[in-house]
Amino acid sequence: MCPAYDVYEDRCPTRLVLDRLADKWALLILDHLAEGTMRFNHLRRDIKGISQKVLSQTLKRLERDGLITRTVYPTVPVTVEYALTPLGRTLAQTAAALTHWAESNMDAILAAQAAYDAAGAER
Amino acid sequence: MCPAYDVYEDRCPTRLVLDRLADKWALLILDHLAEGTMRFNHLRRDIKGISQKVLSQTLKRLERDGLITRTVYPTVPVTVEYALTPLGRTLAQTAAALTHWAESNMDAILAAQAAYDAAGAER
DNA sequence: CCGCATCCGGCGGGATACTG
DNA sequence: CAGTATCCCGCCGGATGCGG
Repeated sequence: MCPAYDVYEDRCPTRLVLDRLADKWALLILDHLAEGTMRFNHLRRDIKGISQKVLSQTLKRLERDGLITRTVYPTVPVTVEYALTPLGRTLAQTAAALTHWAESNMDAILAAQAAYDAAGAER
Repeated sequence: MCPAYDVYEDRCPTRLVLDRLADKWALLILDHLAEGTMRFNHLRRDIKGISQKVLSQTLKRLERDGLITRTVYPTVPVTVEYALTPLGRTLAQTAAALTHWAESNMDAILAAQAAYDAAGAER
């Protein structure tokens, strides 16, 4: 049963992983944690536009997948730090490739969209 | 405005790109088209579990973004072929890194999930 | 063969308020 | 500070039927 995993197969576990990777927030979090350990509100501040609910959910999923660690320090008030695991660090590298691709090729995409929309408008 | 794009900024165009990239179907399509030009139903058959509606929508978005080309041959019945653009090919490479990462690290993730769930169950 | 139009059910995710 | 809990709404995506 799926000895060599294949993302093209339905029901293959890799599809579950793809769902995770294909979450823009997860990508941003992974990418940002590559810069170092961070606290909850630090992530919330840096990743503009994410809600605390979604941040919380996403962090929990990433922790479950063994991609990040969650460390609680019994201070008052509580301090919680998030960091990449070795496994998470390998993923963060390929995730970084995606975000950097987005930043690098933004102009080309915007141009393509403009051309496409212009062609479609005059019909 | 946004001279150097930054994915961490809300409202930055790169966020739109991230939304595209963070679509598991788009990733699979890009990755699959890397193998060569393909017809609609060929993609539909190979990418198990995708509906024709979603396939159609995703292809249209990818075309608008200038990542793939859509060529119609006026045969009867109509033949439509999809292929990567040069821009799309560069993205397909990084997309491939993601899918291959998923296939390679599947075992580690499944193990992490099992450990996490086991720890949470006994509470 | 390659789609588009329509209906519709589910859930992802925002806003808000409350704990430890 | 770092979350949980609820409500609620939009829209994603499945199913079906039709058209070039």
